Amino acid sequence: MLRVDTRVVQLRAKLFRGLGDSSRLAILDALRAGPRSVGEIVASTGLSQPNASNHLRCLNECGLVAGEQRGRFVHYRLSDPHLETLLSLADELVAGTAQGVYPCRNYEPGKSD
Amino acid sequence: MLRVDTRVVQLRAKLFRGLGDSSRLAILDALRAGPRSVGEIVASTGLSQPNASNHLRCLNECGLVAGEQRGRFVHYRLSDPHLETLLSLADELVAGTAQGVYPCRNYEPGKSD
DNA sequence: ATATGATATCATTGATGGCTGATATGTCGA
DNA sequence: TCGACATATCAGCCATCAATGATATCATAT
Repeated sequence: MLRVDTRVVQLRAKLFRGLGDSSRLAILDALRAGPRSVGEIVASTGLSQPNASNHLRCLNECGLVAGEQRGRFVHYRLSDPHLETLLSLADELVAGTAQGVYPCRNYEPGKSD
Repeated sequence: MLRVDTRVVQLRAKLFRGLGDSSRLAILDALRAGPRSVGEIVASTGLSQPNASNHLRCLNECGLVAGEQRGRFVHYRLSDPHLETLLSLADELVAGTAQGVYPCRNYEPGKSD
């Protein structure tokens, strides 16, 4: 019986939890087209500024995005092209076998969605 | 300004929330080697039987795994090879750019981990 | 130096999800 | 049919997290 590697599993879980939020995914989606300032992100996602800022901090700490100060603005970008691949692959899964994700009532988002 | 597609984003978030749990990932990892009964999954993951069963139900409803009754046992398997690709890609991300995921104290797991 | 605009931080609140322990359903063999 | 084993379901508790509103920091221009 092959035992599951706990450490790797936990890291993956952490990564997926980071991705398992509509707000953060919306931010990542906004950044797919290229670097964007916080204000631009706020505009295109509809998130409140503090909320967007908070999620950006998290994504930044986790290494998924990188921020660069340009004057008064901070421009964020995806820090790894692999991330785009991951997102695309997720879309394929959702469109294909994992169609049950849509009606599935487990792990519903909060009231904000 | 390109507006983010809310529907797609929400589906992806749901998928990632499904994957954002150590217990479910441990189950998926156990199934990477091939179909396994619930008992075998319980043995290799260390989860309690009700807990494993509950997670399997969720994964099944979301279409990520498929169950088949064989006598008294129910054998589960990964329902889509894309899922393995996704998991591998996640590992690459964690090992590479997203190394910050390790020290990041956001989105910590519950007390059980 | 100060005002303005851009971004970050903080505390509170409200809701969701996971684990446990007990129990129910279901399947097979005697 | 009954007993034993495998799996599924349920209720309750506890912890975590996201959003809000107010406020703090930081950078620039006048």
